[in-house]
Order: sequence, then C-alpha cells, then structure tokens
Amino acid sequence: MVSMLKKSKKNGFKKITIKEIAELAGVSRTTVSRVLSGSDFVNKNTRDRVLEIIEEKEYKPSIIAQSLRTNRTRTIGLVLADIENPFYSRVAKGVIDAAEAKNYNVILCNSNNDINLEERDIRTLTERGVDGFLLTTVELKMKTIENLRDKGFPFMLIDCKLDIPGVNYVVNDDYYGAELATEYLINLGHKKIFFLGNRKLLSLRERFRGFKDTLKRYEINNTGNFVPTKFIKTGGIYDIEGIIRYLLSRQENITAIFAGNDYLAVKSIEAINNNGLKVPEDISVIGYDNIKISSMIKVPLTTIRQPKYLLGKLAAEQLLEILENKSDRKARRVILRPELVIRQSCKKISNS
Amino acid sequence: MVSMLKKSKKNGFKKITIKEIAELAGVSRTTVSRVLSGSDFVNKNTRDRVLEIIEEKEYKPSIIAQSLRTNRTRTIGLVLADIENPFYSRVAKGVIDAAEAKNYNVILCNSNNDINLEERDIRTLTERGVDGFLLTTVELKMKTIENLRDKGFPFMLIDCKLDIPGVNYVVNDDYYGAELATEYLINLGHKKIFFLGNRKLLSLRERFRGFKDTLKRYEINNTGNFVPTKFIKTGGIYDIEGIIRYLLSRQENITAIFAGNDYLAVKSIEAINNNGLKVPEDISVIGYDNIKISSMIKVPLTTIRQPKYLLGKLAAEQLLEILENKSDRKARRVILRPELVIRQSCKKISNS
DNA sequence: TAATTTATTGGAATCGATAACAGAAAATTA
DNA sequence: TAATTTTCTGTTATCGATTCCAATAAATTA
Repeated sequence: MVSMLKKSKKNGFKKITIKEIAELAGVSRTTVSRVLSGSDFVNKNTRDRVLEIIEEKEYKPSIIAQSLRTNRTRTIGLVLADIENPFYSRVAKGVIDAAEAKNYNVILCNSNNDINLEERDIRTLTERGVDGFLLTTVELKMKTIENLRDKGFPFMLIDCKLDIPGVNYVVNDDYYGAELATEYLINLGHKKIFFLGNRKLLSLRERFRGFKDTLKRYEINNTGNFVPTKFIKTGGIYDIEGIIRYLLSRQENITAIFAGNDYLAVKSIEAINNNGLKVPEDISVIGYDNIKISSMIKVPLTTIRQPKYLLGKLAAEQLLEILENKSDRKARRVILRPELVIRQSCKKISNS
Repeated sequence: MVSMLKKSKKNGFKKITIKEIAELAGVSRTTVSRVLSGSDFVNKNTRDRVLEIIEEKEYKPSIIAQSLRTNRTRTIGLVLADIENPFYSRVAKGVIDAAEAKNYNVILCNSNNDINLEERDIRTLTERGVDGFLLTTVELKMKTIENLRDKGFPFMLIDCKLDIPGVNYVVNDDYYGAELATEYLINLGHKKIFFLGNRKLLSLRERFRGFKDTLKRYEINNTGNFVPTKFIKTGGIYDIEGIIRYLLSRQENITAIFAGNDYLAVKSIEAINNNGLKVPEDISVIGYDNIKISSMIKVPLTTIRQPKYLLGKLAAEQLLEILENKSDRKARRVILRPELVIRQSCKKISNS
C-alpha cells in the first residue's frame, strides 16, 4: 500500500514528486531541491538520507515543472530544410550529438524547403518554449531573422552566411569551395561552364559568386549562366530534365556543368545520359557537398567536400554556449573550409 | 509604459501572460482560459472582447504551464536507429508530418544502432515528459519493452514485429518481402543463395525466416547461411569486405546474395567488385528497402520496396489516436505490403 | 410575487518545482 | 557567560496555466 504508486491521467502511474520525497525523508521540499541541485549547503547526513530515498524511489524531478519555474527547458529546436537530404541528416546528427552531450534535447521540424513552413516552424518552436534554435534555411526572409534578433531570441544559422549585425552562423566557406571547383575545371581546359543552381538560395548565391569571380580572374567571359525561372519550382526544386534539354538545345557547346549541389549533379548526370550524351566524355560535371551517394553512382562524382557533421556539431555547441552564458553578446561566426574531391565525372579537354 | 513588455531572464522580452490579458479585458483568468479552450459557455460579448485583446497582444498561452497543469505536453518522442540511414529519415518525415498535422511536436533521438543508447533515449524521453513515443529499434531488450508496457506508457514500434500482448506496431511484412525476393532468385535459377544479415535484428530475423521457408518450399537445401560473428561489430554494423572475401574463399560457388537491406547490398556489390568479380554476371545481388541510392549506383539494385513514409505516418497517427483516447486499449497492429522492384543486379542462371 | 432554474463569472486550489528570506541551532569569538 | 557568526533548514511566494466550487444576476416557472 505504501509502495504502490497511484494512478494519474497521463499513463498508468503517477510520477513521484518532490513533496513525497520530502515527506519520506522528513525534510522540506526546499531541502530536497537543494540536494538535487547539489549546489547549496546541506548537512551531509541529511543529504545522504535524501539521496538514498531518491534512489530508492527512482525519483526524477519533473522537467516541466522545472521549466516553468526556471524559464528554461533544456530543449533546442532544429529546423531542417529537408531531413531526407543526406546533407541535412548528417548535420542533424552533429546537432543531436552535441545537444545530448550537454543534456539538451532536440525538437525537430522539417521545413521541406518551403519558406512558409520555415516561418511556421520558427513560430512553433518559440511558442513551445525551446531555449534557442538552429536554422538550416534555404531562402530566409530577412525580416524574420531581424525580428528574432531584435527580440533577443537565441538562435544560429547553419550553412547560411548572413552578415548582418547580431546574427551568428556556422557555415562552410562556399565562396572558397566554388573557387576550388571552378579552378579545377578551368585547369582541365573548360571555358564554357554552366552554373546550375537557384541563386535565391543563400549558400548557392555564395557559390555562384565564387564561380563568377574565378572566371573573371582567369579572364574567361562566360555569359548567360542562369537557370531560367520557368525551371524553378516552389521550394527551389528544379526540373532538371528540362534544364539539361534546354542547355543542350542552345548549341553553345557547354563542356562542363558546375552543379550547386550533389543532388543536382546526380540528377544532371542522369538527364545528360537520358539525352544520349556521356559524362565525362561529352560533358564534365562537378558537384558540391560530397553526399554519400556521390561516390556510389555509375560515374563517381567529382565534388567539394564539406564537413557536415562538424557544421551541425559546432552550431549546436555555439548555441549552447550562448544559452549557458546569457549576457555574452560576442559574435559567433564559424567558417569551415571545404576541399576538392577528385573522382571521375570531370575530364580534361584537349581541343581547346 | 503600459504597452512596453518587461524583460525576463530567458530572452530579451517577457511573454505576456493570461493574467495580463485578464486584467486588460477586465475579467478573471478563468474566463480567459475558457475563451481559450473554446468549450465552456462564455457570454458572446465577453468572448469577443477577450479575443480582441488576445489578438492585439499576440498572446499565446505558455505550453509549459499548460503541460504542468494538464499533464500533457503535445510532444512525442522518436527514437531513430540511424538518422543518416535514408530508410529512417524517410520514416522520420512521415512521423513529423503526421505529428504536425495534429499540432504535436517531435523530439528526436538518434540511438546510433546502439542498444544502450536506445535505452538511454527511452529514459530521457519519458523523463522529459513526452506524451508517448515511437521506437525504430534494432535489437530491443524484451524486458525494456515489457516494462514500458506494464507502466502503461504509450508507445509504438516501427518496423519491428514484436508479437507480445499489449505491444503495438506498424511494420512492413518482412516475411512476405523475403518470400518475394527469394522466389525471384529461385525462378532465375539460383540455388546457392547466401543471406547476408545480422539475425539479431528483429526485422532481419523475419526476412531470414521468409528466406528459409521459401527455400524449403522449393525443396532447396541451403546450408550454412549465417554471418560468422567475427564480422559483426557492435551496433550490427558489418565488415562487409571481410564477409565477401570469406564467402568467395569458401569455394561454395555462391551464385546469389540476398542482402538483408540495401545498405548491405550496395556495400556488397562494392566488395564483390573489389575482389575482381562482377554483379550480376558472376554473382546476383538482391537488396531490401529500396532506398534512394539503389537506383543510382553503377548496377541499379533489384530490391524490395517498402512504404517508408507511410510506415512513419501511420505509426504516428496510431500513437496520436492512443493519446487522444486514453481508455482505448485495442490492439493497433498494421502490416504493410512490400513489393519487388526489378532492376539490374540479378541475372538468370543457365547452367543449373 | 416567490421559488427555481439557467447563464455567466470569479475565487482559490493545484500542477511540481525553485528561490528569497528568515529563523533556529550550533560553533566560534569576545 | 554573552555576543556574534556560521551552518542548516523551513516558510512562503512564484512560475502560468486549468478546474472545482461557489456566487451572482437574469430568466423562467409556479
């Protein structure tokens, strides 16, 4: 009778509360609380007795009640652009690992590359009371970000280099990565290179800048590198087949494609094959990201490797530091270096 | 002065509370609460006035406080065996979509195929106060599950057919899928078929059963289908290269491999190639799962397609139904049908 | 008109913790 | 021994909502 736990609404059994522990130990709730937090001065005998009962009853303090009182939930939000994209799921793993290491939990939202869902997710997360969140965004609204910043809500951007005051991020150096890729193609003799990507997306915008500047540096005049908007569907997803057909039909003798990410690269290769051409014999393709399948497809993809796990891990760690140290207003901007991974999807051009 | 929000510890600004809304509207907190819940009888004029102020102040009730009072968090937990495995990330998407549709949030844990982390995750989630959770498990401890069940904590298993009373699941019919795969190989003339998989994992155990039974049905005597334990590392991950070398060295003239999942299949093909043999010319390989890369690798993989998104979506929906309807003790067991996807990794045998 | 019912509202307790403050006992110092 | 400090503990208010119960006013019925 004494040891039997009483029923409650939630599930079969009622969780034991601090009050009951206090009664069993013959002390006040305050004392139990003090034992729990470990910080304050409690008599050793009292402490031991309380700890013993806590252990015996397997008492765990209610995180909900703690949250209400302390205004902290030990929860962070993570808004992923697309959980099915291996790039993001690797990032997510880094985030989760870093969070759990500090005893935080992660609430996951999937914005599905949709800017409206993204906004909704941010709203949901703040209302739910996460202590802060991480945003892997594709096409963010400046106003939303500024608003968050002005409210003082702790957050960090992942893989989105947004240089406005008071906004922190962890990114890969997309500009540098694009330089690497472009230089590699140029050194192989390519001049007619098409950049495949939606320049509305922030990371792709940087890559495009690196691409353009490198061409300029090598004094290569490369006009018309844009994806006609009719091929861009909502959420930044492309009609790759259409683009490739369009490219080939233009008779411009494109010799290489710089795809903004590996997903696009893989799809492009498929589409090129479907149009009777071969990679890399007819067209070279370089990707960006180095996702897992890149090395496994028919023609292993030459691409730019980004430290993805680290991206997530560092972002989470930075955020947690902010959370643990509220007054700290220092800028936290981390830029990671990508590397060129040479495989088989690019070929030297001799007749140039 | 009046409209200025005061500062609080958490972030720059204090959230407005029900008390303040009540004061502004000149009613009691009780009345505001009633307006919020929409259910009780409130005078229309009062209701409108309160709603107006709620809107004006953009008041959102504190989910934490609600949780404490109502003992429900509108949060479910999801324990993924491996978020980087595309199978699970697709499942996760189904879960998230279903949860958000009913205004629930998902706390994500990644057990990393580690049974100990899995137990830790379950503990974390229950302590955190999720209303229930979903478990994609690899190698669960029966005792843990029975314990959860006995405590009355709501949960469902995903892709793990555990037939003990009071435990619910949504699974693919692994037995049937294995029958499909095995029959297909047999019809191609294969008799020496090796089943590649760790039979400790529940789903693989079912697949192995289907495999064995089908062979028996066709009166094919197939001995020695096991992966020597020395190739099985912690967490059920394999030394595929080692296994393949071992297989080839045995001189048993294996003509086909039935890989327990596509991951293993893809790795096997790589390993087979590394050993100077070709798929499907020398050895046929069939996979299981139909993950995205299966169609993109050098030799597109013949495999068994499972409805992954649906798996997650249905599991979440079932769980939420349980949560919304506590007293309902009916069994919820959903079995989805897989299909054979014929691509190019299996070949007919003529000399048998 | 008096009695009863109905509609609408508020007071106060509660959920399970934390924390400011004060008070009592023990230890130290004068 | 008295005064002061230190150590330890409890009382009470609070976080922001919900809910039981009672109270009031208005409407209905007798």
